[in-house]
Amino acid sequence: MATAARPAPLDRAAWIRGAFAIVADDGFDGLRVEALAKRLKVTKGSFYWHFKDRDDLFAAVLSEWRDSRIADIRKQTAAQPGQELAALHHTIDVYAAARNRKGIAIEAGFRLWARQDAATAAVVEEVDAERLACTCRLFRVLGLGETEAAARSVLLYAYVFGYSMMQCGRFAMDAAAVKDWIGRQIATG
Amino acid sequence: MATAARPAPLDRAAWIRGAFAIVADDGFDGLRVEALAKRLKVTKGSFYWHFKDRDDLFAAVLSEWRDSRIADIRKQTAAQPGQELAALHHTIDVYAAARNRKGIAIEAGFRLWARQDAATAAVVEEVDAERLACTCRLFRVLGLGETEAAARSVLLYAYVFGYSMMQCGRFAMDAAAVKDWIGRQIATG
DNA sequence: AGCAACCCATACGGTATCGTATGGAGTCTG
DNA sequence: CAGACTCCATACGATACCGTATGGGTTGCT
Repeated sequence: MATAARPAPLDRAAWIRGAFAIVADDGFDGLRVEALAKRLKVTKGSFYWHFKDRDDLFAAVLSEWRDSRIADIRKQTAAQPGQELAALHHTIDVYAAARNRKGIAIEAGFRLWARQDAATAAVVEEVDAERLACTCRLFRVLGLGETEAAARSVLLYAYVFGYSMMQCGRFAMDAAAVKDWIGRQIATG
Repeated sequence: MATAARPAPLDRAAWIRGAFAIVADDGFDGLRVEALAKRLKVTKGSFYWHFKDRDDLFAAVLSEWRDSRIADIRKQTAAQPGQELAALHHTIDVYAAARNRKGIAIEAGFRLWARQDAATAAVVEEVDAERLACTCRLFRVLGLGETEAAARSVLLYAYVFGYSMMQCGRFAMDAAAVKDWIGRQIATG
């Protein structure tokens, strides 16, 4: 049967996945309807079947980002009793990892966009609140007070985001030792 | 004398100032030739007199940003002997200030753009190296070792950048106490 | 087979923006 | 005053993108 392998029909989820891929590669500027369609090897006609317009896609991408980020932080900070400190260091390592640069580009894109769009700002705020709450809980289990747990949580995320946006290539330092020192400073054993 | 107050002719510097204003308000996306001309109450014809093309403007903006950021960090970290710790806390306060959000939008824009443009990446790297060197020098004067001085410098900038990109509004915390705790953690007295 | 629902291609009008071409008003200079 | 130089307006072609209109091919169901 020479069924010429018709490509599987796309659904909304596939379009959203493609949108994330474009944002990761080219930034939010590259997220154009026709460019996305080309990447998925179809035409605009298909896009406007699945989405009302470009804003509809944006909203879907934003919603997907929200859900995936909240699910991810809950997973990363889910610690067995007695393993809270290890979970914190694990979270720092994962989020500050060099391989996470695409994710950081998406983060930064959303946060810049949030400056101009209230709905996006609300989602970013929600994600940040959840992340802070997750690590704050771990710090509190470790016996820290309210303020110090909150402060360490804020420092943790500010560090991982900020570090990912820096270009330290020209600054002479022992990167491993520096990251190690910072990790201990944020989550003390 | 009814000299009808002809507007002063623009020069390159005025265009670059306008470009920064647009980037701060609308992000890099808003930095279009015609929009910028409209803001300066002239037409494109003027723009293409002062600049070869859009990339020429971008390059000029990038160069101006580089120079101003390097001059600024040198000014902020210029400490009288014995005042190094105060200078560090001053730097943290200035860069992490809420009123600095426009500057942060520009920072983030350049750093995202740097992901796609090697020249921009080189400038960001240069600025970061200078900033790290400036604070690193202060930490070393305070008697810290090489690695710890480098680590505290990295943590300092990662924190101020990262914190500016977070939306902590929904996270219940004593913001002042948290910032105070973090400041002490980065630059210990 | 017939019909409906799903998925997509094509063609079109409309807008925004880039860069160029060209001319003109004002100013400076010999 | 004549010409050169500076700075800007206007008009134009070209491109990229949005969203719509419309039709066609597939699949599943009856």
